[in-house]
Parts: sequence; C-alpha cells; structure tokens
Amino acid sequence: MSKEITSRQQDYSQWYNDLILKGGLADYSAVRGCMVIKPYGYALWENMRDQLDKMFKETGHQNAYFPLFIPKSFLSKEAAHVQGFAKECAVVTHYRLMNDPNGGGIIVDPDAKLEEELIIRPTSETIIWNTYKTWIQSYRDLPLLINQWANVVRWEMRTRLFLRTAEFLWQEGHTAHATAQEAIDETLLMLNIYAEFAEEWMAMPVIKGVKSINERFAGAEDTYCIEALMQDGKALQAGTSHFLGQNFAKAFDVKFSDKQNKLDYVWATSWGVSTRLIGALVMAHSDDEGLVLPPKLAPIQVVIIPIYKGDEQKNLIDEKVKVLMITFKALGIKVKYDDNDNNRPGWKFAEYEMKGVPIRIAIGARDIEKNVVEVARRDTKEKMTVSIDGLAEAMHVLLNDIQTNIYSRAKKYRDENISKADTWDEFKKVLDGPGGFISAHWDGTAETEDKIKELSKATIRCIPLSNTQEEGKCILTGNPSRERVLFARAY
RNA sequence: CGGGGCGUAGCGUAGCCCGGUUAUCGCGCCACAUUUGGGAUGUGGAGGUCGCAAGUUCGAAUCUUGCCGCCCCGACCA
Repeated sequence: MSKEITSRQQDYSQWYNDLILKGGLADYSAVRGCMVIKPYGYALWENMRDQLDKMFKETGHQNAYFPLFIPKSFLSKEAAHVQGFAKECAVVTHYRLMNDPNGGGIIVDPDAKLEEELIIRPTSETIIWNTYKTWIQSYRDLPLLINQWANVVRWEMRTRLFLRTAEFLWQEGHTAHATAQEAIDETLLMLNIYAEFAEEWMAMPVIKGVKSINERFAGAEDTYCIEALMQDGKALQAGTSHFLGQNFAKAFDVKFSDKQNKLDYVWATSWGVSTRLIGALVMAHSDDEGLVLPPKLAPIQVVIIPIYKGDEQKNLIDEKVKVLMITFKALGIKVKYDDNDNNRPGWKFAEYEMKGVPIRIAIGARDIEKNVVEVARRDTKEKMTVSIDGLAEAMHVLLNDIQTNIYSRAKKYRDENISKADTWDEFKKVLDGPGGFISAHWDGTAETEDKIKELSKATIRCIPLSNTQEEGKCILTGNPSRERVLFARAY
C-alpha cells in the first residue's frame, strides 16, 4: 500500500496530481512552474506526437525549426499579438556571467548587456513571418505549409502539471496562402485533424467550434478550437486553429505576386496542440485506481505478469511467454513481460493499474496446464480466462474494444453534461451543481461575456460549428440572440 | 500579486506549543533466506547541512528576526 491515490471526490486537484506523479508521467522540478517529463510520460507524448506528425505530413505539411529566441522588436510588430503575450514573456538581457569581484559567486556580467533583448518564444508567429518574407515572392511559393515541434515559454502566474507549465512542448503549424478562402480551408482542415486525433486516438470526445472575440488568439481574425469536458465538469481547450487573415503578412510585409502580377499580402493560419493534451487524457478517462490510457496511445498496451513457485515453473512460463511475445509483436501490440522478481504479482497488478496499462495478463503454471491465461482489462476491471491459442488475436480485438469503450464512456458522460439554460438562475444552478457545458443564449457582445465571466467564472468555450440558428434571449441581459453558445468553467 | 498550507533520510511523517542523551516511526533502498494467483515475511545494514542565514542561549529541529522554495484556491492563460 505504498502509493495511495486521493479519490476524485475527496480532492479532484490532488487526485490529478497523484495520477501524474505516482503514475510516473512527470515530476516537479527545481524550477518554478517547470516539470520534468519522465520516461513513461514522454513515451506517451512521443506516441501522440508521432501520430499527429503523420497526420500533418499526410496533409502536405513539412517540419522545420525556427529559433528559440525572438528579438524584442519582432514581437511588437503585430499590435494585438504583443498585447496578448507581453505579460508572460521570459526575457534574455545578457550573454555572459562572471565571478563576483565581492566574492558572491557567479553574477551576470553588467558589461555583457544585449543591445536588443531576446524573448524566449511564447509562440513563433513573429520569427516565422519574418522568415517567410524572404521565402515568398510568387503565388508559385504558395501555399507554404510548415509545422514545428518545439518548446515554448509562457511565464504563467499559476502553473499545473501538464495543463499549464511555464515551459511546455507543442507543435505549431504556420501556413501561408494566396487567398483568404484557402487559408480558412486550412484552418478548418487542421481543426478537423485535431478533432479526429482527440476522438480516435485519445478516445476523448470534443466539440468543434469558434471562439468569441474575447477568447480569440492574439492576432487572429478567427480562432477555432476543440473543447473537451473533464470529469469534474470543467471544460478544457484541447487544441486551437487560427485564421490569421493578413495581419502577420502586413506586420512583416510578406507580399506575393499573383498570376496577374498583382501584389497582395499573403493569408495565414497557425494551429497548435501541446503537452496539455496529456493532462486532458489523464482527466478524461482515469479513475481512483490510477490512469486509464487509450490503447492506441498507451506506451505499454499489454503487460504479462508471471506467477510461479521456483525456477522450474518460472522457466516453463518464460518459454511460453517467449512464444506469445513473438505473436503479439507480429500484430504490432506493444507488450511488456514483467518478470522482475523484486516485486510480487500483487504489487505489479496495482502498479500497472496505476499506470493505466489497458490489458494485464497473468500467467502461472496451472494456467499453462489448462492452456489458458487470466486477462484483466483496465477500463472495466473485468477479469476473464482466455485460451492461449490465438491469444494475440484475441488481445488485438480486446484492445480495440477497450479503445471504443472508453470513448463511448467519455462521450456518454460528456453528452449527459451538456445542459440548456434559458434563465440566469438555471445557468447558475447548473454551474454550481454538476457543471459541464451549458448551452445558452448570449447577446453577442463582449461586455455581456465579461459580465457573465465576472459573475459566474464561466466563459464561452465556443460557438459550435454545427450550431442551429434559434431565436432567444440572452440569459444575462434579455437582449435578442440568434443562437446558443457553449459556456463552461474551464481550465 | 491576494488568501490558505507546507518545508525534518529517496517518499510520507513524529518531535516544535513547554529548548537538554545517539532526531521518531512507516514505506522504499542494500545483503541473505524463505516467498510469489491482489501492494510478502524474517534477520542484518546503509542513509540526516532538521529549507537558508543571522540572533538569543552553556545548549536550538524546537525561541526571535530576515530570506528562500514548493503546493492548493483566486486573478492571467494553451
């Protein structure tokens, strides 16, 4: 009983932290707001990254890499952009250290002050558009479809493991197009890729929508997003895709000649998802026993645990498992045989439950006699006896089944937690009760949105893309409204 | 930045109010043995700038002052 997890009901935040720390995904570090991603957590990120990368490449994007440092003057070229990020920038002012002449150890050399300060990128639009200026002259250079996998820094006041860290890993796509329509199509294409990834790989249902002006990315014309619902009834933005119009092209003077030799500014998009997705994944499926990972992303899909008395039995099991492992791997199943004898089976059972491994197989001498194994699935905690013949195929099917099951479970929860509210009282009642998404009328003004946020801490998560038009009255002001939007308290 | 909590071995803790042997206990770690179908047991062992600094005192984990760090809640945000 060395690793107790706080229950969700007792303290949801603590539960979340326990899962991350005790599940071996990450650790706190010596640096405020920055975490260490441990091998198991990083393996999960690699799986997510690899799949997304594949999807980006399938849609014609290429990877590139731009500098970590952004000259201060670049950031201020797009007015809205700098306003959005100025308050959370880490700034490099010097380039050298020296021994303190007063014996105080190492100090910053005052003579080594940079002429122009460098900002550690909070996002890379500016450095990238400064570069695109030199890459784009003609419509023949378009579209330019680039993605970058990188780390970025945002000096957040309050941080949380994976959900909001001062430094985080992400990908940022930055594309340039000849027409507005093409850029809008790209924005939506990437939004759909994010949604597909969230639903099919993370098994996490999301709502696609567009942000209100208040919630829009700094420098964008339109911000699209996917919004997911966590088990505590709070929403989480899982990915964003921005139509940037010609804002950055104008700020960085990026023009191209069209077929008629007419000069025009190019149209831009940017889109990103981050290690925050790991936080989303954790909160979407896990329970009080630990993580529950979707098979498609789990670093370990099947763990095999031997149960034996003495070397003779152990050897027998080893032989059997060796053959099984080959059949598992042939089907592309990520399997681990844990025959470490430091820990007994019971300990391992608990440990792999904590780590969210989708399937656990226990195999002992008496199983081999009967040509069976014990299979336990993490999502339902169900145990069953399965024949060794065709085991890999059966597990392959079961992994798919688990993937589908946790998706349906999450979707059922999500759907049950979308409520309609037509009055302020109803609205507050849901928020202070179960939470979740609230579909409500809003008069469309930023002032009202701010007021609602101030009064209820709920924000407009998005205006769903497939929204039905419907006459109604704003829940706060009673002013006329043409459609409902989704509110929630959010991470 | 405001509110709350915390800092003692890798982790979790007792001791602090009321200063006084060698700083408590559990987990983990190392060795050996017995074990292995839901977090094993025994025996032996290693491991400590009590967050940092100054002060009070014969004597400080304990009292005083200052500082630092972390976590949780809120404002900011992906």
